[in-house]
Amino acid sequence: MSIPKENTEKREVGRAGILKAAASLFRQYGYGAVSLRAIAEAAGIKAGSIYYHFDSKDAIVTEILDAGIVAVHEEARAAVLALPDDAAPEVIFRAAIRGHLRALLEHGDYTSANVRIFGQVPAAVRDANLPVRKAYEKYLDDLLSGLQASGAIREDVNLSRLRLLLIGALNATLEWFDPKQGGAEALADDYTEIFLNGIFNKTGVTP
Amino acid sequence: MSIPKENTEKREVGRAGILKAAASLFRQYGYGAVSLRAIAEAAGIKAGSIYYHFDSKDAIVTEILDAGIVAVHEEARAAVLALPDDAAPEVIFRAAIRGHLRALLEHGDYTSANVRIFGQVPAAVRDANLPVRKAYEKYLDDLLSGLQASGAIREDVNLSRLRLLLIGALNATLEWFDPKQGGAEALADDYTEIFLNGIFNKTGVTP
DNA sequence: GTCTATATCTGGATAGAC
DNA sequence: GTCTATCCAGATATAGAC
Repeated sequence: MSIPKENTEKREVGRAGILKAAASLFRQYGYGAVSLRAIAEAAGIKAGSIYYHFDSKDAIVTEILDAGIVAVHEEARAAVLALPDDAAPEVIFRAAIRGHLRALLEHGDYTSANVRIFGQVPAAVRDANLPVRKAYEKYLDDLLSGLQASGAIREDVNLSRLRLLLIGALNATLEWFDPKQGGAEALADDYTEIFLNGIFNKTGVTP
Repeated sequence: MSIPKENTEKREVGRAGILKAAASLFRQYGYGAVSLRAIAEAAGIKAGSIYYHFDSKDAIVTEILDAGIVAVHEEARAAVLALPDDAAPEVIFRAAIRGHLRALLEHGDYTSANVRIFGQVPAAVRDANLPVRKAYEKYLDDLLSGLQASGAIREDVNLSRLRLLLIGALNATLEWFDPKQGGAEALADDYTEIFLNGIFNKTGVTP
C-alpha cells in the first residue's frame, strides 16, 4: 500500500505527514476542492516541497485510496478472526459489520477519504485502486458464501447483490454519523438487526 | 423548483437546454471536473452565453440539485398514491422503494446528479438544497411512521435510522446499476425483500 | 440571445538556491 | 528536504459587438 519509486526504507516523516494531511482534507472537502497548497499548509511545508516526495497530486491520492481499502479490509478481517471457532453465524456477520464501520467512522481518515472521493478522482486513479477493492469484495463474498453454505443465510438471497447493498448502506453512514449520538458499535448492531431479521412485524408468532 | 430572478414565463429553451446538459455532465464526471465551457458545448452554445441565463456556475447547480430531489419525491409519492386504498403495508413500502429507484436509475439526470455531486458542491449550495431535502425526508418519515403505527413495522425499529439506511442503500445503487442486468423494478423488489424480511434463515419453521 | 475577446484568478508543476 | 520564484494551462466571469 505504498509505491515509492526508489529506496523506500527511509524515515519518511515528511511523506507520512503529507499523506495524513491530504487524507484529512480530501475527506472533508472532496478531491477537486483541495489544492496542493492547502495540503502543504496542513502538513507544515510549502507546496513545492511536496514534489520531493510525490510525482503528482494523483500519486498522493492513489496511495490514500489504497490505504483506505486496506484499513477497512484488515479491520473487518481481524474482527472476524478474533471470534471463537464456534461463533454463531449471526455473530460472525455482526463482527464483519462492526469492523467495517469502526474503520470507516472511528479509525483514521484514509477509509473515509476513499469513500468520499473515489467517485471524484480521474479514471486512471480509480483503475489503480481496483485491485485492492476487488480483494476486499472477494473477502466479503467468501464470508457471505460460507454463511449461506452453512444454512445461516437463506438460499434465495443473491449474495453479490447483498454485498452491494451492505457496502452501500454502511458507507453512506459517513454522511451523517455523529459520534456524540452513539458510537459505531451501537450503529453496527442496529443495522445488523435489520439486515438479519428485516423490519417487518410477523404477526401470529407461535405462542 | 426554478428560481429565476425576473420575468419567469418565457420560452426558456436555452435555459432548459443548459440545465439538462449540465445535469448529464455533472452526473457523469462530478461537479469540479465539469467546466462551463463543457456545459456550453454540450448545450450547443458558447461559454459566455451561459451568463445571459445564469449568474454563476453555482446558480446552475443549485437548480439542478433542487430538481433532483423534487423528481424522486414526486415519483415515490405518485407510486404510493396509485395504490388502491386497501393496499397491504408491504405493498406500500415496496411502491415507495420502486418509485425512488425508478427516479434515480431510469428517469432523467437530475436525481442521479444530485446524489453524485451533493457532497462536492460549495457549502452555500448545499445549504440552499436543504429545504427540499427535508421535505422528502419528512415524506418518508411520515410514511414509515404510518406503517409502524399500523403494526406492520416492528416497534423496536428506529425509524429515522431506518430512513437513513434505506436512502443510503438505494442511492448507492447508482454506482453500479446496469440496466442490461435487470431493471430498476426487479432491483427494488430484491432490496425490499431484504429490508422487510432480512437474510437470516429461520430454522424450525412451524410445519 | 448568442457571439468574440479578454480580464482575472487559481492550481499543478518545475528550476534552482540553500 | 525544504525553500522561493515562476511558468503555464485552464477556469470563472465580464464587456461589448451583432
